[in-house]
Amino acid sequence: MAKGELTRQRIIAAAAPIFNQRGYSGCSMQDIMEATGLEKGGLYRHFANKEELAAEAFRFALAQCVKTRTEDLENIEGSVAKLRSVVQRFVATPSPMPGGCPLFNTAIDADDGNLVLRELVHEGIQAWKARISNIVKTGVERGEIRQTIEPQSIANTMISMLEGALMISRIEGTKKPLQDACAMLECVLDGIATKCS
Amino acid sequence: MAKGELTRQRIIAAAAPIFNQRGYSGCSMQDIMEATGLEKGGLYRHFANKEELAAEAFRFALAQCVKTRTEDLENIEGSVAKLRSVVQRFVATPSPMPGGCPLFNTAIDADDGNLVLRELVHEGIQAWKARISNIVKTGVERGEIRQTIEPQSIANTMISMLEGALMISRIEGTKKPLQDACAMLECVLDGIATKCS
DNA sequence: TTATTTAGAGACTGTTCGGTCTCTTTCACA
DNA sequence: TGTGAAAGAGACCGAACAGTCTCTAAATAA
Repeated sequence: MAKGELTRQRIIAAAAPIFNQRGYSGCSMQDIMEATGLEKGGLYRHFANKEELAAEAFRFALAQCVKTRTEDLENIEGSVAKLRSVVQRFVATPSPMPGGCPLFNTAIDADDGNLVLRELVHEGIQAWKARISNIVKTGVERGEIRQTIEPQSIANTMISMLEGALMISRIEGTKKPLQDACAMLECVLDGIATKCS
Repeated sequence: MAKGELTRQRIIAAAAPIFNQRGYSGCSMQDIMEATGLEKGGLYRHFANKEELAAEAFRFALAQCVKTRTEDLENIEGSVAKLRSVVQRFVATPSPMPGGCPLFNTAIDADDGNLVLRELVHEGIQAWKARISNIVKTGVERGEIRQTIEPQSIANTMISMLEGALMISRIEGTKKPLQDACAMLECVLDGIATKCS
Protein backbone atom coordinates (compact mmCIF):
# COMPACT_ATOMS: atom_id res chain seq x y z
CA MET A 1 0.00 0.00 0.00
CA ALA A 2 2.79 2.37 0.98
CA LYS A 3 4.61 2.77 -2.31
CA GLY A 4 1.60 3.55 -4.50
CA GLU A 5 0.02 6.04 -2.15
CA LEU A 6 3.35 7.81 -1.74
CA THR A 7 3.68 8.22 -5.49
CA ARG A 8 0.12 9.44 -5.75
CA GLN A 9 0.78 12.16 -3.19
CA ARG A 10 4.01 13.09 -4.94
CA ILE A 11 2.14 13.52 -8.22
CA ILE A 12 -0.51 15.70 -6.59
CA ALA A 13 2.10 17.89 -4.92
CA ALA A 14 3.95 18.34 -8.20
CA ALA A 15 0.81 18.97 -10.23
CA ALA A 16 -0.75 21.50 -7.86
CA PRO A 17 1.50 24.50 -8.63
CA ILE A 18 1.39 23.77 -12.37
CA PHE A 19 -2.42 23.66 -12.54
CA ASN A 20 -2.53 26.72 -10.30
CA GLN A 21 -0.25 28.67 -12.58
CA ARG A 22 -1.40 27.56 -16.00
CA GLY A 23 -5.01 26.57 -15.44
CA TYR A 24 -6.76 23.34 -16.36
CA SER A 25 -6.60 23.59 -20.13
CA GLY A 26 -3.28 25.41 -20.10
CA CYS A 27 -1.57 22.46 -18.43
CA SER A 28 -1.05 19.15 -20.23
CA MET A 29 -0.41 15.68 -18.90
CA GLN A 30 2.97 15.99 -20.61
CA ASP A 31 3.75 18.86 -18.23
CA ILE A 32 2.91 16.63 -15.27
CA MET A 33 5.06 13.86 -16.70
CA GLU A 34 8.03 16.21 -16.88
CA ALA A 35 7.43 17.58 -13.39
CA THR A 36 7.21 14.13 -11.82
CA GLY A 37 9.64 12.22 -14.00
CA LEU A 38 6.96 9.60 -14.57
CA GLU A 39 5.63 8.25 -17.87
CA LYS A 40 2.02 8.12 -19.03
CA GLY A 41 1.42 4.71 -17.52
CA GLY A 42 2.74 5.85 -14.16
CA LEU A 43 0.30 8.72 -13.99
CA TYR A 44 -2.80 6.96 -15.22
CA ARG A 45 -2.24 4.13 -12.77
CA HIS A 46 -3.14 6.58 -9.98
CA PHE A 47 -5.77 8.79 -11.61
CA ALA A 48 -8.68 7.91 -13.85
CA ASN A 49 -8.26 11.04 -15.96
CA LYS A 50 -6.96 14.59 -16.06
CA GLU A 51 -10.02 15.98 -14.31
CA GLU A 52 -9.56 13.75 -11.29
CA LEU A 53 -5.91 14.76 -10.99
CA ALA A 54 -6.83 18.43 -11.32
CA ALA A 55 -9.44 18.11 -8.58
CA GLU A 56 -6.96 16.47 -6.22
CA ALA A 57 -4.34 19.07 -7.07
CA PHE A 58 -6.79 21.84 -6.28
CA ARG A 59 -7.71 20.25 -2.97
CA PHE A 60 -4.03 20.06 -2.11
CA ALA A 61 -3.30 23.65 -3.12
CA LEU A 62 -6.24 24.98 -1.16
CA ALA A 63 -5.30 22.97 1.91
CA GLN A 64 -1.80 24.44 1.79
CA CYS A 65 -3.20 27.96 1.69
CA VAL A 66 -5.69 27.36 4.46
CA LYS A 67 -2.95 25.90 6.61
CA THR A 68 -0.59 28.86 6.39
CA ARG A 69 -3.50 31.23 6.97
CA THR A 70 -4.97 29.53 10.01
CA GLU A 71 -2.15 27.88 11.93
CA ASP A 72 -1.49 29.24 15.42
CA LEU A 73 -4.49 31.53 15.06
CA GLU A 74 -6.12 30.05 18.14
CA ASN A 75 -3.23 31.33 20.26
CA ILE A 76 -4.19 34.92 19.58
CA GLU A 77 -6.33 36.52 22.28
CA GLY A 78 -9.35 38.59 21.30
CA SER A 79 -11.61 38.36 18.26
CA VAL A 80 -10.58 41.66 16.71
CA ALA A 81 -6.92 40.78 17.15
CA LYS A 82 -7.59 37.46 15.44
CA LEU A 83 -9.18 39.19 12.47
CA ARG A 84 -6.34 41.68 12.32
CA SER A 85 -3.91 38.80 12.26
CA VAL A 86 -5.76 37.17 9.37
CA VAL A 87 -5.40 40.35 7.35
CA GLN A 88 -1.76 40.95 8.19
CA ARG A 89 -0.83 37.38 7.49
CA PHE A 90 -2.53 37.50 4.10
CA VAL A 91 -0.58 40.60 3.15
CA ALA A 92 2.70 39.16 4.41
CA THR A 93 2.22 35.80 2.68
CA PRO A 94 -0.43 36.21 -0.03
CA SER A 95 -0.10 32.65 -1.27
CA PRO A 96 2.20 29.79 -0.32
CA MET A 97 1.27 28.17 -3.64
CA PRO A 98 3.00 29.47 -6.81
CA GLY A 99 0.54 31.20 -9.11
CA GLY A 100 -1.54 32.96 -6.47
CA CYS A 101 -4.73 32.03 -4.69
CA PRO A 102 -6.07 28.66 -5.89
CA LEU A 103 -9.62 29.71 -5.10
CA PHE A 104 -9.45 32.67 -7.38
CA ASN A 105 -7.51 31.05 -10.17
CA THR A 106 -9.74 28.02 -10.27
CA ALA A 107 -12.90 30.08 -9.96
CA ILE A 108 -12.09 31.87 -13.18
CA ASP A 109 -10.59 28.82 -14.83
CA ALA A 110 -13.53 26.52 -14.13
CA ASP A 111 -16.13 29.13 -14.84
CA ASP A 112 -17.43 27.33 -17.89
CA GLY A 113 -18.08 23.63 -17.50
CA ASN A 114 -16.01 21.49 -15.14
CA LEU A 115 -18.66 21.12 -12.48
CA VAL A 116 -16.39 19.20 -10.12
CA LEU A 117 -13.89 22.03 -9.82
CA ARG A 118 -16.68 24.60 -9.62
CA GLU A 119 -18.19 22.82 -6.65
CA LEU A 120 -14.83 22.53 -4.90
CA VAL A 121 -14.26 26.26 -5.32
CA HIS A 122 -17.70 27.00 -3.94
CA GLU A 123 -17.04 24.84 -0.90
CA GLY A 124 -13.68 26.52 -0.39
CA ILE A 125 -15.18 29.99 -0.39
CA GLN A 126 -17.98 28.95 1.96
CA ALA A 127 -15.48 27.43 4.38
CA TRP A 128 -13.35 30.56 4.36
CA LYS A 129 -16.34 32.78 5.00
CA ALA A 130 -17.46 30.48 7.81
CA ARG A 131 -14.05 30.70 9.46
CA ILE A 132 -14.13 34.49 9.49
CA SER A 133 -17.74 34.94 10.44
CA ASN A 134 -17.32 32.49 13.30
CA ILE A 135 -14.58 34.68 14.73
CA VAL A 136 -16.91 37.66 14.42
CA LYS A 137 -19.79 35.78 16.04
CA THR A 138 -17.62 34.79 18.99
CA GLY A 139 -16.52 38.41 19.28
CA VAL A 140 -20.10 39.59 19.42
CA GLU A 141 -20.98 37.00 22.06
CA ARG A 142 -18.04 38.05 24.20
CA GLY A 143 -18.93 41.71 23.86
CA GLU A 144 -15.75 42.54 21.97
CA ILE A 145 -17.61 43.41 18.77
CA ARG A 146 -20.72 45.56 18.46
CA GLN A 147 -23.97 43.62 18.21
CA THR A 148 -25.17 45.49 15.14
CA ILE A 149 -22.37 43.97 13.06
CA GLU A 150 -23.40 41.25 10.64
CA PRO A 151 -20.74 38.51 10.57
CA GLN A 152 -21.41 37.49 6.96
CA SER A 153 -20.90 41.03 5.74
CA ILE A 154 -17.58 41.32 7.52
CA ALA A 155 -16.48 38.03 5.97
CA ASN A 156 -17.54 39.19 2.51
CA THR A 157 -15.77 42.51 2.92
CA MET A 158 -12.53 41.02 4.15
CA ILE A 159 -12.30 38.31 1.53
CA SER A 160 -13.33 40.58 -1.35
CA MET A 161 -10.83 43.21 -0.36
CA LEU A 162 -7.94 40.84 0.18
CA GLU A 163 -8.48 38.79 -2.96
CA GLY A 164 -9.03 41.83 -5.12
CA ALA A 165 -5.92 43.50 -3.77
CA LEU A 166 -3.90 40.34 -4.27
CA MET A 167 -4.90 40.27 -7.92
CA ILE A 168 -3.93 43.89 -8.55
CA SER A 169 -0.69 43.45 -6.66
CA ARG A 170 0.20 40.54 -8.87
CA ILE A 171 -0.57 42.42 -12.06
CA GLU A 172 1.42 45.46 -10.97
CA GLY A 173 4.22 43.62 -9.27
CA THR A 174 3.89 45.89 -6.21
CA LYS A 175 2.70 45.22 -2.69
CA LYS A 176 1.07 48.65 -2.54
CA PRO A 177 -2.51 47.49 -3.26
CA LEU A 178 -2.22 44.80 -0.60
CA GLN A 179 -0.90 47.33 1.90
CA ASP A 180 -3.70 49.74 1.09
CA ALA A 181 -6.19 46.92 1.60
CA CYS A 182 -4.58 46.08 4.91
CA ALA A 183 -4.82 49.69 6.10
CA MET A 184 -8.43 49.95 5.02
CA LEU A 185 -9.43 46.69 6.70
CA GLU A 186 -7.69 47.61 9.94
CA CYS A 187 -9.74 50.77 9.87
CA VAL A 188 -12.89 48.72 9.42
CA LEU A 189 -11.89 46.38 12.25
CA ASP A 190 -11.31 49.36 14.55
CA GLY A 191 -14.83 50.46 13.73
CA ILE A 192 -16.55 47.20 14.64
CA ALA A 193 -14.98 46.89 18.09
CA THR A 194 -17.04 47.98 21.07
CA LYS A 195 -16.06 51.53 21.99
CA CYS A 196 -14.43 50.96 25.32
CA SER A 197 -10.71 50.78 25.80
CA MET B 1 -11.97 48.35 -47.79
CA ALA B 2 -15.38 48.29 -46.14
CA LYS B 3 -16.19 44.60 -46.42
CA GLY B 4 -12.96 43.27 -44.97
CA GLU B 5 -12.83 45.62 -42.02
CA LEU B 6 -16.47 44.90 -41.25
CA THR B 7 -15.81 41.18 -41.13
CA ARG B 8 -12.77 41.75 -38.94
CA GLN B 9 -14.83 43.67 -36.42
CA ARG B 10 -17.53 41.03 -36.54
CA ILE B 11 -14.98 38.34 -35.73
CA ILE B 12 -13.59 40.35 -32.82
CA ALA B 13 -17.05 40.98 -31.39
CA ALA B 14 -17.91 37.28 -31.66
CA ALA B 15 -14.60 36.11 -30.23
CA ALA B 16 -14.52 38.49 -27.24
CA PRO B 17 -17.14 36.78 -25.06
CA ILE B 18 -15.78 33.34 -25.89
CA PHE B 19 -12.22 34.19 -24.91
CA ASN B 20 -13.55 35.99 -21.84
CA GLN B 21 -15.51 32.96 -20.72
CA ARG B 22 -13.17 30.13 -21.61
CA GLY B 23 -9.75 31.75 -21.50
CA TYR B 24 -7.01 31.75 -24.11
CA SER B 25 -6.13 28.08 -24.08
CA GLY B 26 -9.67 27.00 -23.31
CA CYS B 27 -10.95 28.51 -26.54
CA SER B 28 -10.03 27.05 -29.92
CA MET B 29 -10.09 28.58 -33.39
CA GLN B 30 -12.77 25.99 -34.12
CA ASP B 31 -14.96 27.71 -31.52
CA ILE B 32 -14.45 31.04 -33.27
CA MET B 33 -15.29 29.42 -36.62
CA GLU B 34 -18.58 28.16 -35.25
CA ALA B 35 -19.40 31.48 -33.62
CA THR B 36 -18.74 33.47 -36.77
CA GLY B 37 -19.83 30.97 -39.41
CA LEU B 38 -16.50 31.46 -41.16
CA GLU B 39 -13.96 28.83 -42.18
CA LYS B 40 -10.28 28.72 -41.29
CA GLY B 41 -9.28 30.73 -44.32
CA GLY B 42 -11.75 33.44 -43.50
CA LEU B 43 -10.35 33.92 -40.03
CA TYR B 44 -6.67 33.81 -40.85
CA ARG B 45 -7.16 36.34 -43.64
CA HIS B 46 -7.78 38.95 -40.92
CA PHE B 47 -5.48 37.83 -38.11
CA ALA B 48 -1.90 36.59 -38.21
CA ASN B 49 -2.50 34.06 -35.44
CA LYS B 50 -4.61 33.18 -32.42
CA GLU B 51 -2.66 35.48 -30.13
CA GLU B 52 -3.39 38.54 -32.27
CA LEU B 53 -7.09 37.71 -32.33
CA ALA B 54 -7.11 37.19 -28.58
CA ALA B 55 -5.43 40.54 -28.01
CA GLU B 56 -7.97 42.34 -30.19
CA ALA B 57 -10.81 40.51 -28.50
CA PHE B 58 -9.51 41.56 -25.10
CA ARG B 59 -9.20 45.18 -26.22
CA PHE B 60 -12.79 45.05 -27.43
CA ALA B 61 -14.11 43.44 -24.25
CA LEU B 62 -12.31 45.93 -22.05
CA ALA B 63 -13.54 48.88 -24.10
CA GLN B 64 -17.11 47.65 -23.72
CA CYS B 65 -16.72 47.49 -19.95
CA VAL B 66 -15.06 50.88 -19.69
CA LYS B 67 -17.80 52.38 -21.77
CA THR B 68 -20.70 51.18 -19.63
CA ARG B 69 -18.82 52.23 -16.51
CA THR B 70 -17.90 55.73 -17.56
CA GLU B 71 -20.59 57.02 -19.88
CA ASP B 72 -22.57 60.02 -18.63
CA LEU B 73 -20.30 60.18 -15.59
CA GLU B 74 -19.29 63.76 -16.41
CA ASN B 75 -22.89 64.85 -15.92
CA ILE B 76 -22.76 64.04 -12.22
CA GLU B 77 -21.96 66.97 -9.97
CA GLY B 78 -19.45 66.59 -7.16
CA SER B 79 -16.43 64.30 -6.85
CA VAL B 80 -17.80 62.14 -4.07
CA ALA B 81 -21.08 61.71 -5.93
CA LYS B 82 -19.11 60.65 -9.00
CA LEU B 83 -17.24 58.02 -7.02
CA ARG B 84 -20.45 56.82 -5.46
CA SER B 85 -21.94 56.48 -8.90
CA VAL B 86 -18.97 54.40 -10.06
CA VAL B 87 -19.56 51.99 -7.21
CA GLN B 88 -23.31 51.75 -7.64
CA ARG B 89 -23.03 51.28 -11.36
CA PHE B 90 -20.53 48.47 -10.90
CA VAL B 91 -22.86 46.67 -8.53
CA ALA B 92 -25.85 47.17 -10.80
CA THR B 93 -24.03 46.06 -13.97
CA PRO B 94 -20.94 44.11 -12.92
CA SER B 95 -19.94 43.26 -16.47
CA PRO B 96 -21.57 43.91 -19.84
CA MET B 97 -19.36 41.17 -21.25
CA PRO B 98 -20.36 37.53 -20.65
CA GLY B 99 -17.88 35.78 -18.40
CA GLY B 100 -17.20 38.62 -16.00
CA CYS B 101 -14.55 41.29 -15.89
CA PRO B 102 -12.08 40.90 -18.78
CA LEU B 103 -9.30 42.47 -16.74
CA PHE B 104 -9.57 39.89 -14.03
CA ASN B 105 -10.13 36.91 -16.26
CA THR B 106 -7.26 37.77 -18.53
CA ALA B 107 -4.98 38.65 -15.64
CA ILE B 108 -5.27 35.15 -14.29
CA ASP B 109 -5.37 33.52 -17.71
CA ALA B 110 -2.26 35.26 -19.04
CA ASP B 111 -0.35 34.93 -15.82
CA ASP B 112 2.20 32.60 -17.30
CA GLY B 113 3.66 33.60 -20.65
CA ASN B 114 1.63 35.58 -23.18
CA LEU B 115 3.40 38.87 -22.64
CA VAL B 116 1.14 40.75 -25.05
CA LEU B 117 -1.99 40.04 -23.04
CA ARG B 118 -0.17 40.65 -19.77
CA GLU B 119 0.84 44.10 -20.92
CA LEU B 120 -2.69 44.93 -22.08
CA VAL B 121 -4.07 43.92 -18.70
CA HIS B 122 -1.50 46.05 -16.94
CA GLU B 123 -2.40 49.06 -19.07
CA GLY B 124 -6.08 48.44 -18.42
CA ILE B 125 -5.61 48.42 -14.65
CA GLN B 126 -3.45 51.53 -14.75
CA ALA B 127 -6.04 53.37 -16.81
CA TRP B 128 -8.80 52.41 -14.44
CA LYS B 129 -6.81 53.53 -11.42
CA ALA B 130 -5.99 56.79 -13.17
CA ARG B 131 -9.66 57.45 -13.88
CA ILE B 132 -10.60 57.04 -10.23
CA SER B 133 -7.65 58.84 -8.71
CA ASN B 134 -8.22 61.77 -11.06
CA ILE B 135 -11.72 62.15 -9.69
CA VAL B 136 -10.27 62.10 -6.18
CA LYS B 137 -7.59 64.66 -7.09
CA THR B 138 -10.16 67.02 -8.53
CA GLY B 139 -12.21 66.57 -5.38
CA VAL B 140 -9.25 67.50 -3.21
CA GLU B 141 -8.52 70.57 -5.32
CA ARG B 142 -12.11 71.70 -5.07
CA GLY B 143 -12.16 71.18 -1.33
CA GLU B 144 -14.77 68.43 -1.52
CA ILE B 145 -12.37 65.76 -0.30
CA ARG B 146 -9.98 65.99 2.64
CA GLN B 147 -6.40 66.85 1.70
CA THR B 148 -4.90 64.00 3.70
CA ILE B 149 -6.50 61.47 1.36
CA GLU B 150 -4.14 59.75 -1.05
CA PRO B 151 -5.87 59.32 -4.44
CA GLN B 152 -3.95 56.16 -5.38
CA SER B 153 -5.00 54.42 -2.18
CA ILE B 154 -8.64 55.23 -2.79
CA ALA B 155 -8.34 53.86 -6.30
CA ASN B 156 -6.68 50.68 -5.04
CA THR B 157 -9.30 50.20 -2.37
CA MET B 158 -12.24 50.71 -4.66
CA ILE B 159 -10.99 48.46 -7.44
CA SER B 160 -9.82 45.71 -5.09
CA MET B 161 -13.10 45.70 -3.24
CA LEU B 162 -15.30 45.72 -6.33
CA GLU B 163 -13.37 43.11 -8.27
CA GLY B 164 -13.04 40.81 -5.29
CA ALA B 165 -16.73 41.09 -4.52
CA LEU B 166 -17.61 40.46 -8.16
CA MET B 167 -15.65 37.25 -8.10
CA ILE B 168 -17.30 35.95 -4.94
CA SER B 169 -20.71 36.96 -6.19
CA ARG B 170 -20.15 34.96 -9.34
CA ILE B 171 -19.01 31.88 -7.45
CA GLU B 172 -21.95 32.04 -5.08
CA GLY B 173 -24.53 33.15 -7.57
CA THR B 174 -25.70 35.88 -5.17
CA LYS B 175 -25.43 39.64 -5.31
CA LYS B 176 -24.87 39.80 -1.55
CA PRO B 177 -21.08 40.20 -1.66
CA LEU B 178 -21.39 43.00 -4.21
CA GLN B 179 -23.99 44.73 -2.05
CA ASP B 180 -21.79 44.40 1.02
CA ALA B 181 -18.92 45.88 -0.94
CA CYS B 182 -21.14 48.72 -2.06
CA ALA B 183 -22.20 49.50 1.52
CA MET B 184 -18.63 49.39 2.75
CA LEU B 185 -17.33 51.64 -0.01
CA GLU B 186 -20.11 54.17 0.52
CA CYS B 187 -19.02 54.27 4.12
CA VAL B 188 -15.44 54.92 3.04
CA LEU B 189 -16.57 57.64 0.63
CA ASP B 190 -18.53 59.32 3.41
CA GLY B 191 -15.35 59.36 5.42
CA ILE B 192 -13.16 61.06 2.86
CA ALA B 193 -15.51 63.98 2.24
CA THR B 194 -14.75 67.24 4.01
CA LYS B 195 -16.86 67.42 7.16
CA CYS B 196 -19.19 70.24 6.24
CA SER B 197 -22.64 69.67 4.91
C1' DT C 1 12.95 -17.92 -1.45
C1' DT C 2 9.00 -18.08 -4.05
C1' DA C 3 4.37 -16.71 -5.61
C1' DT C 4 1.42 -12.98 -6.30
C1' DT C 5 0.17 -8.57 -6.51
C1' DT C 6 1.23 -3.78 -7.54
C1' DA C 7 3.73 -0.03 -9.91
C1' DG C 8 5.51 1.86 -13.90
C1' DA C 9 7.44 2.10 -18.80
C1' DG C 10 6.46 3.29 -23.18
C1' DA C 11 4.56 2.26 -27.68
C1' DC C 12 0.15 3.19 -29.68
C1' DT C 13 -4.65 5.26 -31.03
C1' DG C 14 -7.82 8.57 -32.64
C1' DT C 15 -8.77 13.35 -32.19
C1' DT C 16 -8.01 18.11 -32.06
C1' DC C 17 -4.91 21.75 -32.14
C1' DG C 18 -2.93 26.13 -34.61
C1' DG C 19 -1.55 27.28 -38.93
C1' DT C 20 -0.69 27.07 -44.31
C1' DC C 21 -1.85 27.08 -49.06
C1' DT C 22 -4.38 26.97 -53.19
C1' DC C 23 -8.32 27.74 -55.58
C1' DT C 24 -12.83 29.90 -56.19
C1' DT C 25 -16.01 33.52 -55.49
C1' DT C 26 -17.23 38.11 -54.66
C1' DC C 27 -16.44 42.84 -54.61
C1' DA C 28 -15.13 47.59 -56.19
C1' DC C 29 -13.95 50.41 -59.62
C1' DA C 30 -13.36 51.91 -64.45
C1' DT D 1 -19.81 45.21 -68.25
C1' DG D 2 -15.22 43.74 -67.88
C1' DT D 3 -11.00 43.36 -64.94
C1' DG D 4 -7.86 43.25 -61.14
C1' DA D 5 -7.88 42.89 -56.29
C1' DA D 6 -9.78 41.45 -52.00
C1' DA D 7 -12.32 37.91 -49.32
C1' DG D 8 -13.32 33.41 -48.12
C1' DA D 9 -13.68 28.13 -48.63
C1' DG D 10 -11.78 24.10 -47.35
C1' DA D 11 -8.31 20.47 -48.05
C1' DC D 12 -4.15 19.69 -45.88
C1' DC D 13 0.03 19.60 -42.49
C1' DG D 14 2.79 18.25 -38.46
C1' DA D 15 2.53 18.59 -33.64
C1' DA D 16 0.35 18.01 -29.37
C1' DC D 17 -3.53 16.35 -27.01
C1' DA D 18 -5.97 12.90 -23.53
C1' DG D 19 -6.27 8.37 -22.92
C1' DT D 20 -5.35 2.89 -23.64
C1' DC D 21 -2.93 -1.37 -23.43
C1' DT D 22 0.61 -4.67 -22.90
C1' DC D 23 4.58 -6.03 -20.98
C1' DT D 24 8.37 -5.70 -17.57
C1' DA D 25 10.18 -4.58 -13.01
C1' DA D 26 9.66 -4.05 -8.32
C1' DA D 27 7.51 -4.57 -3.98
C1' DT D 28 4.98 -7.45 -0.78
C1' DA D 29 3.35 -11.50 1.59
C1' DA D 30 3.79 -16.46 2.25
